[in-house]
Amino acid sequence: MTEQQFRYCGLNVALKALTGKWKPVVLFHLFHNADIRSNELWRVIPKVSKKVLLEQLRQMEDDGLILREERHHFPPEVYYRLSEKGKALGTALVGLEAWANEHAPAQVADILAQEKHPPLSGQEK
Amino acid sequence: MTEQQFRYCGLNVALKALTGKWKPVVLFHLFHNADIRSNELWRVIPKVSKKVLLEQLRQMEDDGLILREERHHFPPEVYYRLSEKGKALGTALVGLEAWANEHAPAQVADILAQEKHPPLSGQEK
DNA sequence: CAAGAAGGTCACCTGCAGGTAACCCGGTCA
DNA sequence: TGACCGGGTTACCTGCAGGTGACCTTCTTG
Repeated sequence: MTEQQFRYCGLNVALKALTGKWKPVVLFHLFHNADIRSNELWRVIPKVSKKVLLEQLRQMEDDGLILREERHHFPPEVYYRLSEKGKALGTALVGLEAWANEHAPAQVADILAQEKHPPLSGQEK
Repeated sequence: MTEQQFRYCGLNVALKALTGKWKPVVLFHLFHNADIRSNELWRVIPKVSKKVLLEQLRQMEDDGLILREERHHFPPEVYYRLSEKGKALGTALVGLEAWANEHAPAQVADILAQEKHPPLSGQEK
């Protein structure tokens, strides 16, 4: 049991890559949208502060999950999108999605309910 | 983008179930061994304190991932094993394992190296 | 030329997951 | 009868992920 090189090491790595309150959201937005401006992100994810979001984006970039791309230098437009690695991770996560929907539908529904962020005063895009 | 009910809610639920420094290890030990005494766990996971391990086990139990079973009342033997839900989660995590091994082999190797917990004075079981 | 907008930094604060160490309880055995 | 063992609790402490709000920089526009 001790020496058996239990194969959860990779799991740890994967979870570390996902550790961060907003990374999953970011990942999924990018997974479904391919291309997002940072500003758009922190308009779409209503409750995160610039600083924190940036931190997480940096970490994800460092982890090779996402790619940062500055387009025209003015007005400053910075796009983020998934790398291949990131896409692969997204794909792997689909299994977790499925698991949750199958085995914990109630909690999923709960989150959906909260997630309504109902006021959202403003632009519907 | 705002109303699209992005399907990451389930992901959040799944990650919440895994949130806890030691849960992944526990999960994987149980995944591969079916049946472990709590004492054995905190001998095998060298650096965790009783309290914390217990906390995590409780949470996992509450989440329905694991089942607690007391056997003979003396000497107190408490076995933990995965529920169906837990097993399913383990299975879903295999995808993450694979992802890490494919996309971040270096880090996986790092963890393997640290994980050697080389002294482990004692029983090889 | 002042105001505004996008992207980002900086200094500072806070809550809580995780950690430590001592203690409890029931029972056994030497 | 008291030391020990497995399982578990309790009181207390700490680090750091995450949060807040002001500020900077580069450019445009009225």
